[in-house]
Amino acid sequence: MTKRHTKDLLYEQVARIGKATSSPKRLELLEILAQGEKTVERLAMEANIAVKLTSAHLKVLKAARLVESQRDGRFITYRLSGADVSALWVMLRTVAEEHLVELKMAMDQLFAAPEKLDQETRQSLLYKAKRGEVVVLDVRPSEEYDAGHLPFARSMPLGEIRQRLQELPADKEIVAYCRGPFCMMSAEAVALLKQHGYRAQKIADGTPEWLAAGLPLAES
Amino acid sequence: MTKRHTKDLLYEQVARIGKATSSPKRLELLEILAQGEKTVERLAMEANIAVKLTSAHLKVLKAARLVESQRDGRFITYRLSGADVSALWVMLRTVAEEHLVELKMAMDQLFAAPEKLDQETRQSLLYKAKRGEVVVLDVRPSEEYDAGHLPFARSMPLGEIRQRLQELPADKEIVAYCRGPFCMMSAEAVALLKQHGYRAQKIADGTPEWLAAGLPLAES
DNA sequence: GACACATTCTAATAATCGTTAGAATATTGT
DNA sequence: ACAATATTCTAACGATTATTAGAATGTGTC
Repeated sequence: MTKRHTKDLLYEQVARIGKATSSPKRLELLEILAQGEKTVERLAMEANIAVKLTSAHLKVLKAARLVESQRDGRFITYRLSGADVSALWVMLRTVAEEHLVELKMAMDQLFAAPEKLDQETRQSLLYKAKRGEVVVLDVRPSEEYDAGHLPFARSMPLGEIRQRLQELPADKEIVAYCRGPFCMMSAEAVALLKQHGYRAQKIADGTPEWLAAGLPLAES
Repeated sequence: MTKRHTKDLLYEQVARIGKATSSPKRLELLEILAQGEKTVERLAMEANIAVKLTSAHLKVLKAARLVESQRDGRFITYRLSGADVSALWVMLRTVAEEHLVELKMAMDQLFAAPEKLDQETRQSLLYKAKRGEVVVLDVRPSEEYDAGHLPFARSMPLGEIRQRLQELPADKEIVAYCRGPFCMMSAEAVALLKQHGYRAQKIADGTPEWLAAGLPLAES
């Protein structure tokens, strides 16, 4: 029967998306790309894998149309092919966190406290940031900040914090964030800040989570 | 470095979800289970695959904690392990529809018109259904209707429509729905109804899409 | 307790995937 | 034109996956 056959075709197409997201390395690449476009070399460096392997994985992601590429002179830049891809990453991770005990335990071990934000906390953070009651600190590389960041956030990449401590007000609460729940940069930043006497905490949200919650980012 | 190692662990866990959704058959099983719980035999029948193979795929889904099972006498019943799994299915399908040209074309061929609903259309449908201005017809098997259906919808399984035509008002618009955009039951229902002089149209939404849009279902 | 039934487990096959090394391509600067 | 650089393509390996058949498990019924 041809009805079966066409139906199989439909599910097969959706399975292409599933296949593309079935590899840990590819998921990590997606998460990095959700922070902004990057060259192959940069992606390989961030994900800690060989350039060749990165290229192979990017090819798979491209075949599933989750990313697109563009040549800029000698470099080839990759980016997510839409905001929905970033939302897909957040959804996959959320489902995994919800159902996979192994993941929950690994995260609890890694990050002592769970700083998951709910919608109300996000709004309240936004309000306090706007009024300058807290300093929201983006500790990712500065290009990622430039590609989009939380409203009212200031950029201070992890590697520069030590030399730029005096830029931070000693009397205000500092809220650090990075790429998302799996990223350890904000945790390191908080450790460093606390060590120097600042009141600092981190949040699990990165820009993908913020967007997926329906809140806008700031550019510039 | 152990930081790398623990990070790899995290992505590996998320990849379990991706792997589970990387097979067309498993996606079809997820879609069917999103309509309500079912036995293995029933799932095999609906998905048109061997019971053994169904069991094997369910095992994979269970290992990824996307479904859970329970023994009821001689039968084993499977169900989705949460509403977020249904939302994941909708998201995967939506991303595929958005980015994969092949899928778009296959769907256009299959279903002449695209009856995708936006949020406003959903609200307006809800309003008209409440006032009785349209008849919303659930053409899925009645157990699926019982497990949850669109508000104000009436159940009339595809196979029973021919004998129950007189139950339908001849002067009102009939809006038929089934399991979702990939399901052909509503299209068949509309063809049958039009053939008998009714004003009928179908919508792409099933209960998973309705839920994912943030709207409530009716039970009972 | 023997039987029928629904489901799963085991084992085996072919097909696909991840990874790496070496060759190939395209662009820029000289 | 030539070398340098970034990236991809090709080929190859072992590791995984989908599928099927046959044996095994657990549950209700006679």
